[in-house]
Amino acid sequence: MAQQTPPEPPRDQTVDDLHPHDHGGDDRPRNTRKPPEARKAELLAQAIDFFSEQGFDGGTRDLARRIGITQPLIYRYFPSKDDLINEVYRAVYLSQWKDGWTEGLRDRANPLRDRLLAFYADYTATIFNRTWMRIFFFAGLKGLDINTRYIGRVVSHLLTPICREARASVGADPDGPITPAEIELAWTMHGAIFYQGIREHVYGLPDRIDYRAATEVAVDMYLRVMPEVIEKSIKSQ
Amino acid sequence: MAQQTPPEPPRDQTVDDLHPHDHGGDDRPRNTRKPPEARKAELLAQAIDFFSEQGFDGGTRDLARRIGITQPLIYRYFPSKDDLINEVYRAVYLSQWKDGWTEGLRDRANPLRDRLLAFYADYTATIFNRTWMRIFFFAGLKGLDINTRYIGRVVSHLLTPICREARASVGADPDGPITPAEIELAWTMHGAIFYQGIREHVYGLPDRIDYRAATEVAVDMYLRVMPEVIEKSIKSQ
DNA sequence: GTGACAATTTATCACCTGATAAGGAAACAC
DNA sequence: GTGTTTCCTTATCAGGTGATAAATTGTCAC
Repeated sequence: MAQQTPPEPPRDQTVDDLHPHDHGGDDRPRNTRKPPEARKAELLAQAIDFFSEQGFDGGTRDLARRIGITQPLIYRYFPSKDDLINEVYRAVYLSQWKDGWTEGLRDRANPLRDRLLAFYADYTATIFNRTWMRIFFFAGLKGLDINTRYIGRVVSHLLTPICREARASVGADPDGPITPAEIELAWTMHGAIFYQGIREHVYGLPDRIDYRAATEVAVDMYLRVMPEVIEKSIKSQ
Repeated sequence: MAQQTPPEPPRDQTVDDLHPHDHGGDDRPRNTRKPPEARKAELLAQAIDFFSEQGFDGGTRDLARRIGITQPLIYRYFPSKDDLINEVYRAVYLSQWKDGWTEGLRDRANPLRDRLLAFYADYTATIFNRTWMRIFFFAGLKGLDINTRYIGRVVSHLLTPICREARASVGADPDGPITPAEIELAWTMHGAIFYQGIREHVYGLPDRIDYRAATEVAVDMYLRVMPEVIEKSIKSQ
């Protein structure tokens, strides 16, 4: 720190010519000044889009250029790149979760089939988009705990309630311990539906998929096989 | 090139102290000399493992250290990192594909259900491992054409034959054009099965999954729904 | 309008990345 | 046992990365 070389006079222009804002076209000689909250919100929103495309190895300079600011400005609003990424996770994972999903699944006023179809219609409408899907897999491949925790939440707040409702729908005790086989069957239904989103948004296939048909098939498969699995599960207790 | 500064004398040792081979423990003062083919094969094999863990942004220095060689040696066997990555793709995707899969699916000596179960038993045994699954998704997220082409192959060599065999099994014309709805149904079965591999190897969940049960459920679901989809498809032609 | 504060930029660092060139050393021919 | 080949290493480069400090400039209070 103390023995830093004193700042040199401005260097040769050949270096500055490499700076992105010196190119033609999207030249923006002066930046619009924004209140901190708006700037931070914009930064986070753009970071979500940016990292969902580039992965978390995307550079902060590219992110800054996309927003139309200089790279060091990012560090006025986020202490480090990791902090920014963590806020991206929070925004994508946590803030989009709806407690109503679990509540709706538990509402025995409606038949279980209707509840499952309604839940998956809403769930897929929420997460079947390029941003959510890609960030989910980028994080999953990194082995981040936030991903593991999300999947734990899927099991505890979605699949387990589904298994309990399934038991209730066939007259079995819904409060007993749920067996791995029951969870596995719910995972199979869930996976058949979820895989459509993978195909469309992670594989990047061109064709648009009609989610409803496959969702109905998966739900009906679950409802058909489920009674047998529950019977076996209860016997083995 | 011509106006490069002449090489300086060896620098201060503080820099060399950062070199990995200078640390204690895994010190390997001299490297075992290997015939080029063996070295290249070792390099490729380790690169597959390495990139499947780190993603393709993993550094060549880390890869070299893992093998026990110096980083520039990689460039004796592969012109660039991209070339190495391409050979990784080839090794993972293409060389593991079995033409017997399509042949087995088409062998009408056995019931379709048996063929499907046998195929998925072999298919999952081939691709349900950490290396294959992770490289598949790293490549998919990058949007590489090799991934798109692999999925095209799944459709043309697996799902479409399955749809034709399904038609034959219900007495419909197996040679007519297969509709998107028929392919979608096959994708649903395929996805339900494939998703197990995703859970285990991409999400990195601790629990070991019994693939067979879910495979049977998915195949039976397909066989149950398929006749109706085929009937509708043929009518609409 | 002028001063003060805060939003933004410029200049820069230390380190890491893929890649290249040249020197050293093992193995093989004879 | 000398010479040549070739496998492997050392030294290095040019460019890119996250991050910091100081200078600049817009905006608001008064």
